[in-house]
Amino acid sequence: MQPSIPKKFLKPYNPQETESNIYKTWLDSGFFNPDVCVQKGVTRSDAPIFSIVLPPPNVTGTLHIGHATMLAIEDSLVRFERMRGKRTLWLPGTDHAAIATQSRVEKNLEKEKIRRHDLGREEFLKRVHQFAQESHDTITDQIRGMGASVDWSREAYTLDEPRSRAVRTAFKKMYDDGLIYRGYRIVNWDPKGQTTISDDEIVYTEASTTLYTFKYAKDFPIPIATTRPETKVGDTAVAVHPEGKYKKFIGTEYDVDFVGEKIHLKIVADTAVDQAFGTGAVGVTPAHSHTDWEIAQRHQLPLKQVIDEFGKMTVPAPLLAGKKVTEARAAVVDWLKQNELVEKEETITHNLATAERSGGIIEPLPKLQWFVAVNKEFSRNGVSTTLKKIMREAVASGSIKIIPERFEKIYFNWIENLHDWCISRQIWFGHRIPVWYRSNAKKEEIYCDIEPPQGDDWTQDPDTLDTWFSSGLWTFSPLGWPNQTPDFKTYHPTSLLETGYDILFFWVARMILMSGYLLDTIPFHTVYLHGLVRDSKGRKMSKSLGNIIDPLEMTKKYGADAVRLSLLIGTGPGNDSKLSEDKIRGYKNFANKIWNATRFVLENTADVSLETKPQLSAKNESDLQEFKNFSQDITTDIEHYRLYLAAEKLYHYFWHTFADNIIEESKKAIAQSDESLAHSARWTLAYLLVALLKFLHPFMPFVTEAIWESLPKNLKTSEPELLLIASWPFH
RNA sequence: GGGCGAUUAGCUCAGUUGGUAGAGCAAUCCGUUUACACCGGAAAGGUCGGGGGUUCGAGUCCCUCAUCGCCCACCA
Repeated sequence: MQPSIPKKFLKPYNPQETESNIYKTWLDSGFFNPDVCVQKGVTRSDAPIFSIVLPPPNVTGTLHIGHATMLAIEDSLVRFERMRGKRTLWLPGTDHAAIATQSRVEKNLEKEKIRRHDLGREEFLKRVHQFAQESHDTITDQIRGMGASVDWSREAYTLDEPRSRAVRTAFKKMYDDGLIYRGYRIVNWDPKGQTTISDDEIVYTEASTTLYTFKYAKDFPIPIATTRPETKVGDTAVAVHPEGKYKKFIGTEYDVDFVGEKIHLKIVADTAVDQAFGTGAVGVTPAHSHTDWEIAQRHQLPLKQVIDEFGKMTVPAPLLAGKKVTEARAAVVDWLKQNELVEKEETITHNLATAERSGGIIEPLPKLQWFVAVNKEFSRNGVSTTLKKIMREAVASGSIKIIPERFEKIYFNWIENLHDWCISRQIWFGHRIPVWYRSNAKKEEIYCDIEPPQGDDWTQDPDTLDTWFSSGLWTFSPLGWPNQTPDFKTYHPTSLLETGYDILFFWVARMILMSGYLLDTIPFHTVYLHGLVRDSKGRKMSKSLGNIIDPLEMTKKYGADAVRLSLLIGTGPGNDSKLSEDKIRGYKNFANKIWNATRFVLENTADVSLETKPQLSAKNESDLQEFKNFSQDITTDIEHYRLYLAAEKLYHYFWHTFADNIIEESKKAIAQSDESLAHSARWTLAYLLVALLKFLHPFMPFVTEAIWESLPKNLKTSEPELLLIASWPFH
């Protein structure tokens, strides 16, 4: 008897003609939305919650392979929890990514020889918003293409009105508590991007440079070493170690003429001076160095700014005035040589601070900016604490668990070194700082609130906020906060945050800060950090190397299931993984294997009913027992986030136990005359296939759902129409 | 300078509380038997980076060295 099976099984599995239809079926069902699952009786209303926010991709273009990894991991977990009966919310969204997006648009404009100031704030922002919208549309298409079962009805954007309101609310509360302040301090100025950036946005690159040892003047007693001679016109002191060889000069003061600039130097004692480096004395430039600024603070030294926002010298000395720092450096060195003041020149390698986004060389400058005070004491529930303490405690107490654990140490180390967070940016795209100024003859007024002040004589601060300020709110702003919405009450704190280890500080730490401070709670219980996807040789993927594996292209070629599996298997938490097209191809073959095994099972099980279990042969009983043990193993692995193990084990079981062994054995059983043995084999095949589809579904949702929709009635009498909401076996 | 990770078969990686070394891919040989050649079968391949220690027993724990990689700090 050759039963008629769906025609589609007569050809190899074709993901291209299957996937978009399947995704549409899921969307139409509404089951990505946990409310629908409850309404339709799929999920119990009192079921445990599993909630997770999608790390919002930047609207800077398209998704890369790292995003695909994130989607594969998160979707697998989300589908697993949904099938286990939890009330499961996966909340999607996108990030405006302030600097990143603005500089992308500026680069595009450069091609037309247009600068942002040519357009003006309003027109420029129009262009950025348009670009952001296009990126958004591409990105959400890609998210769908990966099969991500996110609840689109709750989609959010870090710059939409509800999220902007959340940002202003957070800002005001911190401002009122004195945790956000405006201060004149040394900041990291990016002359190329024309904005300040935070410490975390600095990328250090190794560069070789010349270290000059010189004296300010012939009669000056202490030689100084520097890599930046041009800044020395801004020196206001020389710091020496209190117990060092220049001890006897401490307290003396000198007036010198330096490259045509009069400078006044005081010799001060400071333990920050390393006697072993250079000459054992430091020329203190308070306006253009972080450490010198701190020395200056300790000794009440004056501040002298000699470089402006464009990286040009501001001193009147004719040799230097208006010159760029590099030109000024040459000019100073020439002058020093002419005056025989250079004692030594040596080539050293040092770390050059550059801006992450623009690549500009950071110029430390004193500026009036907005900061979050991380060390300031404030009272919380009658106890004095600081933002730093809140961040540390959340992890130290075990309330938040980071996987892999070693990143907890890295996190603590970062917190120890954390300085106040500069949050104001001189760019146009982003959340405008909710502060307004008004001044008249008598006084200057400052106003901070969620809504603008009344009256038209107020001017809003032109700056925008660091993009991470708004993403710090991401676990709760999309749930409706500051309103106490049902979503907020139900789904916060979230269960899990899954993201790349490269944004542990940028993002994870800031979320812990914001949630801890604003809500007095943790933002998530577990942090799972995935690694970087590298090419088959272990190199970072980059445009210049031409080794980028585009997830979209791979999905088209091999199907989303194959791409997902190749990104999951061999990818432990926190470890970088290597990806090659070969690997993806291998998992495409697996999808086809499942497809064909299904065909065989369907051809042999037309008369099987799974409603009642028949008397099974001893072999089949042991097959089932083995399978049950195996499946509990899988469940445990997923519960412990060992997706790489679970997926690999399933692959192996399906191929080498189910297909190579059980199916092959069943052929003999079916062929012989004892009808009860044959039926036992048929029933076992059907039973295992149905269960395996469920286990495989979180990892390979498309092919399993495509099979599920074509399963004949007798194999799914008590099962739902969609595998998406089938229940996880044995739990 | 401080910290972390990796080092297991040609390649990519597992090896969860210490108990006889595993998988996938590639390569070799055989095979087109009606689920699948996007396949099946067979065989091959490793002194688990080096050295030392703890233990009845170490890929696994401890020490040490080496190579590669990453993160943080930063020196003027």
